[in-house]
Amino acid sequence: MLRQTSGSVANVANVIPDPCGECDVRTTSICRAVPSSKLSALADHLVVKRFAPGEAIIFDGDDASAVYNLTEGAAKVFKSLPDGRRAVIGFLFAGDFLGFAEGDIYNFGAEALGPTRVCRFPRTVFQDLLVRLPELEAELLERATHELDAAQEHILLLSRKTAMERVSSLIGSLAKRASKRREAADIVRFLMTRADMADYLGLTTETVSRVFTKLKGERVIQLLDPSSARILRPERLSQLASGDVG
Amino acid sequence: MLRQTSGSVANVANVIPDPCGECDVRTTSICRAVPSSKLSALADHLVVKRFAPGEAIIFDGDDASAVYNLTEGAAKVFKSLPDGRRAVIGFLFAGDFLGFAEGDIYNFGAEALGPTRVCRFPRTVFQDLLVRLPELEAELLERATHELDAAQEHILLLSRKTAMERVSSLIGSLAKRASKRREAADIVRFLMTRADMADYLGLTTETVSRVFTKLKGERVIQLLDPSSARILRPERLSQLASGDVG
DNA sequence: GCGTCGCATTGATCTAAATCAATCGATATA
DNA sequence: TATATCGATTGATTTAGATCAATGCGACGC
Repeated sequence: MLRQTSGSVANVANVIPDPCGECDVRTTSICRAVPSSKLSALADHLVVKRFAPGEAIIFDGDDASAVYNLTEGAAKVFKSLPDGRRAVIGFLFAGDFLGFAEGDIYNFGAEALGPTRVCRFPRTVFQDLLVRLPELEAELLERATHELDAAQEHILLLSRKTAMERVSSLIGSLAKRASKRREAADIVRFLMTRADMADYLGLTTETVSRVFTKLKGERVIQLLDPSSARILRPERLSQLASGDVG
Repeated sequence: MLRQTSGSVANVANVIPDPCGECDVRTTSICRAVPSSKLSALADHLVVKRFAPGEAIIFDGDDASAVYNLTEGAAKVFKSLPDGRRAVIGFLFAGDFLGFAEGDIYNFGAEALGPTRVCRFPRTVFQDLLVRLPELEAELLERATHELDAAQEHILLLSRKTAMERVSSLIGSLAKRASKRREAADIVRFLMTRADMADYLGLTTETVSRVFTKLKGERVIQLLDPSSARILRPERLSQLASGDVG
């Protein structure tokens, strides 16, 4: 059982007593690997940061001096070519970890999609923690493996799927992740623009839009407004996503 | 300093004494993280396996019951859609690790490109080892991060690069990896077919072939035979790979 | 030496998605 | 209340790369 300190202790400016004890993603983020008795090792070094929609969390090329835990909101991770062409590598939601980096410089950027909150840890502190908490290192390896798996699925999508299959795959995977976060299973909220989707899918905004219209016409989804949809026929959607059947 | 046992000890059938002590990839594979004094923990459980060109190392859908260390040769890792469309996720060479898997079933396949040798470890043994050898777990996390980085670069390639940029990127990255393995820096040996390249690049064999012809015509590379090339203008090749300049 | 089989290359044609170009809302601004 | 602005949608046209179709070229078996 966690101590119930917050609210009972004097509110020193900017210092939240026991910030992890009441955290929404305590049991879904990497922090679940840290035993309650050692939570203070994390809490002592974290800084809570908030980002407005469109604000950069990580600049491509910056020193990889921190790692992040997304506690609220959503973000996109992306890479660019010299001339500005852009690929969205992935979308992050509450509970997701951000900051796997090879070398000491980020070679990707990250940007908040809506109002977003993160816990920020200095990388040095985090590295020390990994050594002291083997459970945390195992958790991180598991997350890296999960991300690798997602990246491989993304590669298959980009390499061989049609526009219809790509868009269906994205809608399906957003719905799946939303339901894991215990949000309504049949309604998908798109926190990203059509341009973000296009950059994730290797398409243009126009093509994404046309596929949405097609899916709407075939009564697979119902567009409530441009940024949310109801999934009317989930089985059909997943068929379309994998290229099964016609 | 390693004990020099091999050759001095009687050759019991199929049992190689101290197989790690004289291993070619001892210092470049994950095994570099295992101190010499603890090498036997690995050696006691490994099985050396050889694969002929085209032979499957891992079948998609199989129980993820082992992990592999590629000690000789090369392999491709791939994923498929129900109708047979295929994406090559990556190519592996001597020193590379194979077996990151989420869940207990492989959702990718792996196949030898040429005569190939691997060390095979039961996953259960490997997991135990990770707990007992934190250096090994750290090494594995580093490799996972490296693979993640490569996968993200691959996503950028598939999402936004032209055919010319894709092929140039592949040739450049194969050359870079070859030179890391201390092979000739300006000659690239293609151990994979044009079809494998196409599946890696999200193109067709015809398009790959046409781009090779174009690169040849522009004197960027010289094709010695279909499966090896000399890089004549490395700077130009890397410009072409990133879409810089015209 | 001679067919055959599996790549690789080259050419002709087609097409899915890109590009170019309005138009349409919804939200914000004066 | 008019008026930019930004994202989404829809339409017309173009194009990079796919598809379809030979042909070339070793390596291998007989």
